[in-house]
Order: sequence, then C-alpha cells, then structure tokens
Amino acid sequence: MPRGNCRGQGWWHGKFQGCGYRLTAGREAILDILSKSEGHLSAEDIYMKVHPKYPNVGLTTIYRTLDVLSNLGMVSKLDFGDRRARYELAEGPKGAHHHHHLVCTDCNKVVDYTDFIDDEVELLRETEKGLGAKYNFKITNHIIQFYGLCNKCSAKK
Amino acid sequence: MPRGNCRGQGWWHGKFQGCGYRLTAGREAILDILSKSEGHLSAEDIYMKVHPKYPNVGLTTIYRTLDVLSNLGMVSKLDFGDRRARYELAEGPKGAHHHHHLVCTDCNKVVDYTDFIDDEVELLRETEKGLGAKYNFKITNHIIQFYGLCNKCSAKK
DNA sequence: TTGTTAATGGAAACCATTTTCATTAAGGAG
DNA sequence: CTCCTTAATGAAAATGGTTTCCATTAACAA
Ligand SMILES: [Mn+2]
Ligand SMILES: [Mn+2]
Ligand SMILES: [Zn+2]
Ligand SMILES: [Zn+2]
Repeated sequence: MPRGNCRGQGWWHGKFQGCGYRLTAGREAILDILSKSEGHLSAEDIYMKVHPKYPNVGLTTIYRTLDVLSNLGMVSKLDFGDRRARYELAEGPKGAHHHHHLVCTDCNKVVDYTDFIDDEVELLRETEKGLGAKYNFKITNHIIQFYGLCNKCSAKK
Repeated sequence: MPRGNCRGQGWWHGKFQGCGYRLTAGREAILDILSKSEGHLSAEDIYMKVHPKYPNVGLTTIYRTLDVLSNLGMVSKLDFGDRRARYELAEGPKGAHHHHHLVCTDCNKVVDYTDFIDDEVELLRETEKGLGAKYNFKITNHIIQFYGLCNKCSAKK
C-alpha cells in the first residue's frame, strides 16, 4: 500500500537511476506539470504552475532541472524567437508524437503540426546521414520551423 | 565624375529608396562589412569591424540597422543557440545562394551546407503550401538546422 | 538653402538566464 | 535505521545581449 508522500512511481522514475541523478521533489513536480500541460511553457510559466503546490521550489531549480531533463532527452527546449526558451515533454513512454512547429511572427501563436511529417522525417534522416558522413558530424538533433502570419495577423495589416 | 565621399553606389542603393528609408553612412558601412565578410557575425562582431573605419557609428545603430535590413529581407538573422543573434547577407542581386546550417553543440562551429538543398527546398515548398492552406498561415520563412558534434568535439569525449 | 522628421549615439534600463555560496536532503554504506 | 558524502537547492547578486530614452544630428524633399 503506497504511503501518502510516496514518490518515484512515475514512468520517468527509472530514467534518473541509470544516470546518477537523484530523484527530487522539484524534478518530479516539473515533470508532473509538463505532462499535464498542453503547449510550450517558459521556465517562468512552469514556475507559476509548480509554485502553488510546491512553494519551496525556486525558479533557479526550474532552470537547472529543465537543463538536466533536456540533456537526458526527456524535454525539448524550443526557441520561437521571442527571446525566452520554451519547453515541452519530448516523448512519453507510449512512443512518438514527433512534430514540428509553425510560428506567427506577429502574435507568437504556435501550431504543432504533424502533416507531411513522414516525408519530412524521411528526408531529414537521409540528410542527416549524408551530412554526418561528409562533414564528420555526429548529428543528434534537428530543427524545422516555419514562420509567417496567422490569419488574424495577416488580416490586421 | 564621382566626388571623394560619394555614397549610394552600392547594389543596395535602390532597396532603400522605395521603402522610405534613408541611406546613411552607418547603413552602408554595415552592408559593406557584411558583403566583405564570410561567416555569421554577431552585432558586436560587426561593430568591431565597422568601428575602425567609422568610429562614430555606435552599437545601437548596428542593432537598429540590422533590424531594418532584416525586415527588408536583405539580411538573415540567425540563431545557433549561443545566446546571441548572428547575421549574414541574405542574397546579393546575383541570385540564390540558399543554404542551411549544421551546428556543433560543443564548440559552436557552424557549417553552411547546400547538399540535399534541392530536395529540401522542394519538400519545404510543398510543406509550406500545405501548411499555409490548412492552418491559414501566410508563410514567409523557414528554418532547418542540424545539431550535433563535430569530429574534434566528438573525439574529445 | 531650408524645414521636416528619420536616424543617431551614449547612457541607462531591461530581463531572461547564470553564478555564487551557504544550507539541505537523496540515497548508498554500514 | 543511522551516518555520511556530496548532489541538489534557494535566495540574492551578477551577467550580458538587446532595447529604450532623449537630446542632437543630418537625409533629402521642397
Ligand atoms: Mn510543440
Ligand atoms: Mn550561413
Ligand atoms: Zn498571429
Ligand atoms: Zn565542435
């Protein structure tokens, strides 16, 4: 029977063990928030959501934890050009929900899309292989983003 | 016969006229430096290169001018994740030298590549059309970047 | 040449993120 | 369970690229 304050039951529990990281309340709080939230949260967004339930987790820890999670590949750090990093859960254990982003340069609206994703992923894989070989890079990651005006913003002009 | 201090003869002269922008010494200095430099310069890089010849052009003007040039489409603003914007001339009048970037996450080395660019551009064009229609976006721009470790950095580990 | 006003430079402000450092607590050893 | 090592933390201060402010200058149309 689980104790009241029982931690370490999340699907991510094992992820920390192997890497020598400690499983702390702050880290769980952040993963918890990320897995329950839609969208692309900034460090401060996350802080605001974590704070009511864990008032003793500071913004610094949010930054540090996001960095760790990002290095572990559990969280993706995103840049939409609005001068603050944004984060989303990379993948649940369920499997892929790989997507790319479409960004409005005016109101900063962001659309997750998976259309064309298969063609994109295939081309990316080929390109990665080719570039890696030609330039001796060990490629680990890629970005594809489209920028433009959403319908509201393009009407406004 | 051109006077000694004759300005306004660059290929970009006309670009300003139509848009109500004034052709100033600072703007010419920056375009001049960008067209003579290889690579991806930060605002401060540009300031350093402009300063010896135009000591009265301030860093603020560099930022403002890069913003204007970027809006005019004459300069591309780049982000390689090293916490400072970088800039490169978008296109001379000669035509396309469209390329994408391969970035080492360790030493920040950046490779311009054009390999696979035709396949990439074709897929991008299709995707842009599809996404634009589906999500009612007027897409103006895209980013593709690959991240990884260059051979030196991956040997170092 | 003159007048309008866009453009400018220097200093100060901004603000997301990082660093510092004293304190706390995760988790392995015993 | 208790101890111990040291990773992790919070608060406050520092950092540093970029933006804002404002008085002054100069591009260029009339
Ligand atoms: Mn997303
Ligand atoms: Mn380039
Ligand atoms: Zn918009
Ligand atoms: Zn490298």
